[in-house]
Amino acid sequence: MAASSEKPSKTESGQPPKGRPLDRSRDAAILGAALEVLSEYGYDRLTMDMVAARARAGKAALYRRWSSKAELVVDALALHHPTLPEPDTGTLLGDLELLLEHGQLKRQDYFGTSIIAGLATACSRDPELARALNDRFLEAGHSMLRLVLERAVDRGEVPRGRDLGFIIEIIPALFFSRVLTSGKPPDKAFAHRIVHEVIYPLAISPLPEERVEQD
Amino acid sequence: MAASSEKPSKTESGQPPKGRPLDRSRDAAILGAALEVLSEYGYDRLTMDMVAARARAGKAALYRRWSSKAELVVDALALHHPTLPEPDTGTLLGDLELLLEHGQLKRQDYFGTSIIAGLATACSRDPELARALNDRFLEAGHSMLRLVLERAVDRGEVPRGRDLGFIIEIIPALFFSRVLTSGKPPDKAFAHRIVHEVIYPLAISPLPEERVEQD
DNA sequence: TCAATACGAAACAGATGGGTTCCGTTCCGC
DNA sequence: GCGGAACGGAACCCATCTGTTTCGTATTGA
Repeated sequence: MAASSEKPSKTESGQPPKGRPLDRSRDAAILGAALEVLSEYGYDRLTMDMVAARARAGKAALYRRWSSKAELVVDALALHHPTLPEPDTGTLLGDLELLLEHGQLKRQDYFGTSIIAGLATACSRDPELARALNDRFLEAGHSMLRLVLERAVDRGEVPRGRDLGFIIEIIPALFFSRVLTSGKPPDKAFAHRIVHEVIYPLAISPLPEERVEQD
Repeated sequence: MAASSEKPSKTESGQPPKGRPLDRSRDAAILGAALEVLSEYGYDRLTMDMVAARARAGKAALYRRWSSKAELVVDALALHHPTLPEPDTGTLLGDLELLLEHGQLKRQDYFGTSIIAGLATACSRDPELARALNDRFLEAGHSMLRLVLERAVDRGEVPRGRDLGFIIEIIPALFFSRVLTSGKPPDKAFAHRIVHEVIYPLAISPLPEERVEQD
């Protein structure tokens, strides 16, 4: 939300800018450095000095663009704009595998969850941070998974009536808890096992007979 | 790991202690205050001043017992010692429901996960903290769930070969992500739906035919 | 060439928090 | 009663971190 949408040529009031203009190539370097530090250390331990040092910039360059650490981090999260593939192999298992084969879910979810872990406590204080977090890291993956699962329902692979929300929630939750409890990135084998032994069996399993309607 | 196992009567070297002995009733007050602050603010934002103030104690009283914030928190976690029921209703669904009906999983996991959320980042720095966390909050629940599931396998409810570890991992992960994403405690309805729509279907679903052995 | 401003680098100010010390008081054993 | 140590409370030191300022240099437009 800083000045990233501002053109360097003119100010809002039409005054031609005097002096040396902002070097916009530094923006990406700073944001990238912020994202790196964020994933490695978490929000609380991220310092402006660390970001500046990693971007080989002065702290003044950071504060010329963002007025606070929180705004910098929010913009860094906005930069992290994962493009998920839209798998449509015709089978649920194929779709899920494709998501993993592309390494999208794996890499991004590790990156995302390790960031989320660092941001978790900070979010309770800063609603804007929490919203940016949800938008950038959870929403895209959720809607993609929902699309894949709904097509599987249409094909009859998944029984109609299955609560897709829970299934969708499981995947980031598993990646998440893996990162938190082991501190290690969920590797390809972990992602593969999640699909084959958790998500897929859960999705295709029949509804329990003694299903109760009230909760 | 502080001096909580020490008798106030004598020191190790046999010297009779001189002066006013430690008031052991303050230990619980301080640890309880630490747990409260921990669940409300998280590890990073917990300060020794806050704990001391809430316990109506001086900081010196804290440092007389624990040499650091980390040790105090570890001992506070040790205080939080949930006693899980050992359900044995004869059916998996009954066992899982019993765990919930007792409110044990629900209340403890909320308390636990909200604490864990605050501790998440700190754990990467402090291995002792991470280990204590795992021991106090995850290990007990895991072993109980494993016991319930293994009995269900013996009864034939759960297909032999199902990876129980993943199923066990799902429950705290779901509670966990619920707390983190919504900021609200997972209520009874949520726990009930987890059992009926996720855990139970997943546990009893047959193994997929095209199961691959290598990962 | 000159004014204006960004640049990296570093010093600086203010706030916060872990950890220590001191105070006057209270409690215990002798 | 008396010494010693814990008590609550508060001041204090020290490290760290956010945010500002300054410095010499580089880059723009006029």
